[in-house]
Amino acid sequence: MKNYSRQREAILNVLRSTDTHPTASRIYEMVQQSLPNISLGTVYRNLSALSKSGEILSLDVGDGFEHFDGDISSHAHLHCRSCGCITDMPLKGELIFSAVQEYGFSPDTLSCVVYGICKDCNQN
Amino acid sequence: MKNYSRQREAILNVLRSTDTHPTASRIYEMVQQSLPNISLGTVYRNLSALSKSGEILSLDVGDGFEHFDGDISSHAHLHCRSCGCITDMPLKGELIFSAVQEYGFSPDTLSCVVYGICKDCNQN
DNA sequence: GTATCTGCAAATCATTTGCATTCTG
DNA sequence: CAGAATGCAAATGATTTGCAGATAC
Repeated sequence: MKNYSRQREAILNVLRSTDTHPTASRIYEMVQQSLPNISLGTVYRNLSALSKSGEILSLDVGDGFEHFDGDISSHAHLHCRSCGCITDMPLKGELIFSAVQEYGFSPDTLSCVVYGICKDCNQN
Repeated sequence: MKNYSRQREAILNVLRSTDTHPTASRIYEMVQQSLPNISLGTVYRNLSALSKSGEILSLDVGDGFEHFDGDISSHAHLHCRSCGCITDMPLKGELIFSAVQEYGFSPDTLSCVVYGICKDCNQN
């Protein structure tokens, strides 16, 4: 909470004030509003560090981009094949975690992505 | 089942006779044993077509490689952070699917990846 | 002053694609 | 022969990295 550079702080703020699961370059654009001189490389480096330390989540939905999530609570992601949006849904991981342990596997994170068509796209 | 090229057939065979969730280049190596002149581009093209038509599954565990799975039945994947292996675990998707529908979301596929340490790595 | 982080630009590398050729029917 | 698929090699593009200068303590 203290040793953070201005840049890392700004990236965290952006991620914690949205639920849109932005990509690195989207985050870059957003952070540029407060830090116009930040570089894309710095964004990548900090996202990687934050993800490794568990402060944010990295999410791969198979669209060729890595997405990031400031919400580390247990939830599933609904990825719309039509508009590409990613929305959250609460999900109790305990059930899956306990099943996993019967395989001798020690779980630490769960990433659950449901593919389909979102509410908005269904109505059009 | 009939209009398949020799190459596509070989790729399908490789995928259906393993549970190791290989990457494109690993599949390339394996298929070369029966078709030494196959090219990597062809492997990618066929994997993409087979995945689009639903005959195989594409799996992203966030290690920078796309993995492929010849088993399209409902199951979760356990990805070991230590050795990188990916093992299967049966998973009933119905529960998650019905929860998803309450969000107005029409699901078609579920991809559940559990990250952690596998049995073998735990013992070393 | 040392260790860490940054901006910049070049490098990396999995994946995609253009094109001439080969296969299939 | 036409249409589809292939092999090859070059292109693409998200992500990573080297390095010299800035920043923090």
